[in-house]
Amino acid sequence: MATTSVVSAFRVLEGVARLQPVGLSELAREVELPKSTVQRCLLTLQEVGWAESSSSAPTRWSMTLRALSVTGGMGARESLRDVAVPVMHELQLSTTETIHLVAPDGDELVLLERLDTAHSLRAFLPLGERIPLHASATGLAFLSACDAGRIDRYLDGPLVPRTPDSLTDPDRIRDELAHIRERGWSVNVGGLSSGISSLGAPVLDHTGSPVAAVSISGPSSRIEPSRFDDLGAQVAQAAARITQRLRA
Amino acid sequence: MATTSVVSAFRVLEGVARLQPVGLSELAREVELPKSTVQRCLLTLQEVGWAESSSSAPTRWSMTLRALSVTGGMGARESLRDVAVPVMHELQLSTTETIHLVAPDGDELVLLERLDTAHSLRAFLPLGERIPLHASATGLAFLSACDAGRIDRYLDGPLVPRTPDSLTDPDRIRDELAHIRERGWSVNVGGLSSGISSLGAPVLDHTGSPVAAVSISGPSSRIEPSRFDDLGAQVAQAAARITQRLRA
DNA sequence: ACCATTGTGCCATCTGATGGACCGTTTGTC
DNA sequence: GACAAACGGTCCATCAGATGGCACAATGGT
Repeated sequence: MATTSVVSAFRVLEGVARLQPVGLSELAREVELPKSTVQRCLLTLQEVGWAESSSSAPTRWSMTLRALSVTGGMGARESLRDVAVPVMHELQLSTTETIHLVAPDGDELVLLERLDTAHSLRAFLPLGERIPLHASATGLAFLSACDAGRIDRYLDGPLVPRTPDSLTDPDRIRDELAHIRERGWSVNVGGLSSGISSLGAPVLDHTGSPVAAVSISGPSSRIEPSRFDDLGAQVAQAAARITQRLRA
Repeated sequence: MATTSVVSAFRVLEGVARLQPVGLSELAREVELPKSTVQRCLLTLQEVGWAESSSSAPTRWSMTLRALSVTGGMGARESLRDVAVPVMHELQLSTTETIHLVAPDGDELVLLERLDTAHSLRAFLPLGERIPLHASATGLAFLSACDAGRIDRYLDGPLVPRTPDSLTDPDRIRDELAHIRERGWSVNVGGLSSGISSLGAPVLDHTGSPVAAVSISGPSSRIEPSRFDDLGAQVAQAAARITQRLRA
């Protein structure tokens, strides 16, 4: 856990990403590094084209769009998206709700792709949003397809609630996972964002371990319990089709 | 242009992004750095959570999804997207074609948001794709709203064609830009991808300089010249509405 | 079994990162 | 208008850590 210059650089970069547009002092405070270090870091980041100070406000720093470009070239994940998007689109048309595609990164899920609904009342998450495994439909769906070891390890860690309705009791979650495995889809009512309900299902690779998850999300007023069976069956089917096409 | 460790780190990172999943030697050759340097770099990148070697193939390196997360928090650009998406959605519904939102990064445009069409025949670009200013409808639209100095500087540089139909002659481009300024929208037939036609219009900030561009894209067989006036007027109007809401 | 290519570890050398001190400027408070 | 507080930016002596050549190990193709 050495504190090399590269480590500092990424600390600074992630600080900028979080706080942009941000000034030197505030940033230095946030990432807990001396101002002079942060300053040199910013110049270096500018040199490599990852950060910039807008010409109108030369002391406020932002990220460039280069980060977006490197995510664009993600080989394996690209193919996942290419396969998933058409299926997601059909799901979007038949449900008219927001469809999400997420993939794991560490012990969280990251929002890879989102197809919005035409409704003005929307469940809106930015691409790249990080989503906990225990407080989302996609997370529970994903977790339900993991092997017991990984589940145990995850449920051993601290499970911070995102809303008052988030599941945080390991035993409750295990019960829920069993249900999900039986019927093939998960449901989460207001556990990630209050007032938003989602239904999810896992996408598997050729070995059977989960590589992604899909979900349908919308305001709880529209996504009523009476529609769960129908919508759940639809996500499960969509996820299964993505799984199937992934093997080709 | 010093060659600090941070510069190497980003060289390596971008190399990984481009070639992933990639081995050490190939990567070292690509980024033109000694193998030992590249390896230490990879370990550091792993430490900060930006690169990883898959457990199944521990010698092949890929990027994590962290890059996606930092793009998610893009403050100013987020608000641009928030404003643009609803307008884009209406445009999508009324044209049933693919809608793109791009923003400048350096001398290129980057695809920020995409709303797909229901058509199976689609113009598909991944988010984060880099688009040259002279060979796209969005690029020409953007360029048409730049000040003369910037246009001159850009047209002085090398204009590499993307397809045989790309515009590369500075004088032809200047003529085109004049047309675009008159009627308010640009058109590009097969200049970015063969068989794909697009119409674009610029989004301006409060000072009148361009900050983004919107476009309608689809197969040239559907986006026929006879529809240009209608579709062009629609993008222009959409861009104008985004411009307007951006001032609020 | 052989060779080509790849991944990994080591270490003497010296580059370049560090961070405290300092200065000029801006912001906002009385 | 004057003062204080916070800001962005620069400098430089010190030393941590980056460098890259080399040698060894592991892989896989023929």
